[in-house]
Amino acid sequence: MATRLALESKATPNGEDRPKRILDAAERLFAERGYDGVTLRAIAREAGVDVALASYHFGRKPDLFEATFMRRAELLNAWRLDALDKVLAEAAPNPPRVRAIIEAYLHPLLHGPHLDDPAWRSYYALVAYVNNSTEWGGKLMSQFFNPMVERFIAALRLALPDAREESLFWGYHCLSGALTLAFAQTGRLDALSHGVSRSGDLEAAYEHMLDFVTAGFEQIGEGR
Amino acid sequence: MATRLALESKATPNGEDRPKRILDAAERLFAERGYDGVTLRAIAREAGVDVALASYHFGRKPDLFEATFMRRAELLNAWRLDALDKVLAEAAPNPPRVRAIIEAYLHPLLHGPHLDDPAWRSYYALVAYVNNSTEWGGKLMSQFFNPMVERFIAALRLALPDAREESLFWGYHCLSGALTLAFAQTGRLDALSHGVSRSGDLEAAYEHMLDFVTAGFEQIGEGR
DNA sequence: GGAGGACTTCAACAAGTGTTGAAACGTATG
DNA sequence: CATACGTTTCAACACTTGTTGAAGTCCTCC
Repeated sequence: MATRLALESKATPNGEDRPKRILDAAERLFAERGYDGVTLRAIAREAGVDVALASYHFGRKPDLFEATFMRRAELLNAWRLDALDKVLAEAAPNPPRVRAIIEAYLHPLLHGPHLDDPAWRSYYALVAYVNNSTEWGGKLMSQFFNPMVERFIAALRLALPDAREESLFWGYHCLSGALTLAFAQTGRLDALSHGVSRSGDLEAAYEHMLDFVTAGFEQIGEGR
Repeated sequence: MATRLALESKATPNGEDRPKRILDAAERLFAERGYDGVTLRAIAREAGVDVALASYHFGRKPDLFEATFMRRAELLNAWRLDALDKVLAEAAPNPPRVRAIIEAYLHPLLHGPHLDDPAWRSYYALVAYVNNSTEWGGKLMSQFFNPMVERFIAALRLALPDAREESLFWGYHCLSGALTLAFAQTGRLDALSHGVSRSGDLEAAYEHMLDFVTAGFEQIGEGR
């Protein structure tokens, strides 16, 4: 069992990079059907690879899932924290603006060229799946994202010095829930709005969520 | 195959009401582990019943899932629409207040004695699961809840006559996402806030979401 | 060229899957 | 009592599941 970090996986001698193909297939399928809805055989078929190869490279099925989830998580954190650092630096020595903080949280994910990559869209759906799952979803999310989230909440505390502590966390809950549902790309909005809004339009989601959530947090800042 | 409506299921001659016990078990397990994470045998074991009985009463596995999902859906709609009607009637002939509309959407679900019922909490987690799932989750949600949601959006349109149509739907998206995450009761907030806020405290969720979402929608009303 | 090692395939395993048909049960009606 | 019927059990089915050990392939380095 090799289980090397997927980011540094190189093309195998015969030039196919099968571990990457397995992760890509797993990402797509886990995002679509959830952990239990996908068999190792389906992943192998999708990747054009023998069943046993998944076990060889990633160990047992839960490990493959974690590897899939982990692959892009750190990149997400880096994007967001970079944006947050920039916001804090530009505002210093004054506290940052709420809107700028929310921007730093949303913009790196919901804007840019990677949105055209179906693999990234699958990954977002996977994050949505994990974030709403009760069991070990909680542990995965906390493990990979909590430190980053704590920094954003600290920034919000600076921007909203009069806010109650409790309200900050519930405000983040609203933000996280809205973002998660956007990630899921369920298409529910398409039917509801008869085409006026499309769940898959993540850039539109960004624009509206930014305004909406900013207003929500600013109201929190007004004392109680 | 009987497949009678679960709400009118009566105690069987030997006084056990097995169909209800099956639905209760299915509700609990489907909410915890998702559709594919639960076997009919696990449901039967949880219900203290033979495996074949689930098929006998509810047909195939997807039908059992739909029956579980459907059982309480209409009750939810009735609660909310009653509350909305009251809000509209009290405001007439003036347009309703945004806050009152959001209250009508959230309060009936996140307040009251049924919150102490673990079966209802399971059902909420089940709704969260369905709402975030891509496949037929979309169809189920739209089928059962869209007519109700459309009435709420119509009310919001009255309250916010200057709002852009697009923004109304994305505002609802934020509301729905926040509520869904609360329904999931993941406990993520407990770890993040070190106990200050608890994901399972749905009454606290109600208070904070009401303020947050109302502010979000009112900002939408300010023209663009 | 040959040895070694990473990678890939093949075949098989025990266990568990949804579903069904036949038999047994209990009860109320004729 | 006998009949009919809705309900429940039992046993089995064909099939799929994750995982593994042995065999095979390919490339590299001595």
